[in-house]
Amino acid sequence: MGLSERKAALREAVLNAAEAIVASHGLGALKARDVAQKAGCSLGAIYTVFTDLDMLILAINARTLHRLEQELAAHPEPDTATLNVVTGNLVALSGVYLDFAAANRLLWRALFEHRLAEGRALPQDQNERRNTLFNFIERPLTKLGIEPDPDARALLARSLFSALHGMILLGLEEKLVKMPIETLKNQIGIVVIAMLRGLAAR
Amino acid sequence: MGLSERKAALREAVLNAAEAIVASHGLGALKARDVAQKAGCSLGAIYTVFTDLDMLILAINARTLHRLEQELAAHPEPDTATLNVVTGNLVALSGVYLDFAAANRLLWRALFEHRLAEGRALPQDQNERRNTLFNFIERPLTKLGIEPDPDARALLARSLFSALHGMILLGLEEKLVKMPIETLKNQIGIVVIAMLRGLAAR
DNA sequence: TTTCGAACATGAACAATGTTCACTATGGAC
DNA sequence: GTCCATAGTGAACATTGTTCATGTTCGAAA
Repeated sequence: MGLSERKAALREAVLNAAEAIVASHGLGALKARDVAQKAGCSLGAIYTVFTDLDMLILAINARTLHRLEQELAAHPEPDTATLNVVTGNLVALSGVYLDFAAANRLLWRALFEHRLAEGRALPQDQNERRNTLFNFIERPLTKLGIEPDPDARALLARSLFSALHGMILLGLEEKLVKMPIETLKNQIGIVVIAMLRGLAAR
Repeated sequence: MGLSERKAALREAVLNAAEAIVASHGLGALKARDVAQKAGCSLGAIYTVFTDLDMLILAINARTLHRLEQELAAHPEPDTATLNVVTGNLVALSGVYLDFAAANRLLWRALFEHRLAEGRALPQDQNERRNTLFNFIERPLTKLGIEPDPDARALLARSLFSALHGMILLGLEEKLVKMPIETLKNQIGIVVIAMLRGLAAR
């Protein structure tokens, strides 16, 4: 095994260990010493492959985001562009997003919980990834001819995504009485349908 | 000054100091020692009036929530119940919520960032407070006669609130390019109007 | 094969921070 | 003034992220 390969293997082990911890106990439970133990390496070794825990978390999030993208991308696009069909597609996409969030609750939450220390910027690609999410919503809007101006349409797509995101965020929240996933999915359907109908009728 | 009065004064001083820190530097900057210094008391004194920092944060959040409630309650209700009027009222309420979030960004964020250690429950009244927020949305829905079933209506109000919340959350986020408040307010208007129109047309 | 240097890994040590507790100070009742 | 319950103190402890002097390992050159 070459030197850089060993480093890559260590990086992978640390990342896997950290991901498992976040997935099962949340971001708040991510401790350097636990990661080291789980990864079977020393405490200091972590810092030879990640500059600090923040960067480790960013790597976890990048993975999560990538998986989410893949699931969304796997969803087939309809070939007709009637209001009903496109609406159904958007509802289905929302369902994929919700299912992902529910099945990867703590990892998904880490995506948004994590705040960088003041002044530190998100790496470029992480920002682009976010836009990818918006695009999944923008495409149906384009198909429907809602909001012909591209800038306005991008803004609207972002708004719709944000609204969806909020519903899922608070819906999965355990602080309140937890809502069954199916109930939440229903609510999302109702709201998405209403929004598209309302937008189309403008 | 009686003994319990002194205790109350200390509690107030600690709370004020902590609130000021969160308001200016965020939840993450809340350190026991800084609070003590700012409140002009010793480190240990904090723990004589709050069992731990979590409870202190809860007290800060209760205050913030109370202020938010007051601002929302101060908004006049319309006396007619046409779709346009009620929609306008809901848009205005959303604006109040947005303005509050923007003007108290870090305190508002603390409301949702804060997670209790696993197994610890939110105090009763904090939960009720949340429902109060939903009620502000439920009332216009009731007026419009949208969703006559009270349970379904409550659920829908919660969903609309969550959607609104998501738009504001991501809209004020600084991770992405920050959106000007006015742009965001516009988007919220567009979405609220579309949702109500779509819901009313069901 | 042996030797050597650079890369790699280690974990004790440090700093920051929440929390506790043995001790001190204080205020009011008598 | 004396006394004691209550309040307040801050040194000490536990937990955690991070660093760094030191030890270890690997691959190639001799």
